[in-house]
Amino acid sequence: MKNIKMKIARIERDMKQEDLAQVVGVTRQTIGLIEAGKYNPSLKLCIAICKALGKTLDELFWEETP
Amino acid sequence: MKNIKMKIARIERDMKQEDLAQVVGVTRQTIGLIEAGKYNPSLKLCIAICKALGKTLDELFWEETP
DNA sequence: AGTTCATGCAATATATATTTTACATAATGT
DNA sequence: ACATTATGTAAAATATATATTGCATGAACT
Repeated sequence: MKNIKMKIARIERDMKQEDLAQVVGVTRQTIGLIEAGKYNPSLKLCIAICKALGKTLDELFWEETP
Repeated sequence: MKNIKMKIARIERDMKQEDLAQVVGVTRQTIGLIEAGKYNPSLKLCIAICKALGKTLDELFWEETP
């Protein structure tokens, strides 16, 4: 599923996909694919994204689907 | 780094590494390596582990290292 | 209309997570 | 002493995340 929360957090910080990619040390495509929900990033990358966007794992990557 | 929080959560539930592995659909070795901090699981696997142990991502995988 | 900017989206290549199999060890019970 | 149980660990094989390159598109601007 698409990660809309991550996209919103990025836009709140006025960052392009490419900006975020550069900060966390991956390519623009990787960020785009994660936001599009096309895969399944590593924990390390998730944490790097959270720190770059000033959020926690739960805030960006946790879904309350019982 | 070792994931001691995950190990504690597993033991609180009285599960062996193998039990947890079976619930989340990976091998015992994968669980052991994650607890040992020898790698870097995927987000999907982290979420499966959290749900199996009744915890959230922040509770098991977030480190407050400023 | 043309140009730049941000993003979407493929194909192939590379790095790495995960599996499989197997053996070692420490702890516990008989 | 022996067997069993839970875990650590390692090598090779496989699956998949990520990089790289390149092209397409829609929005905003001149």
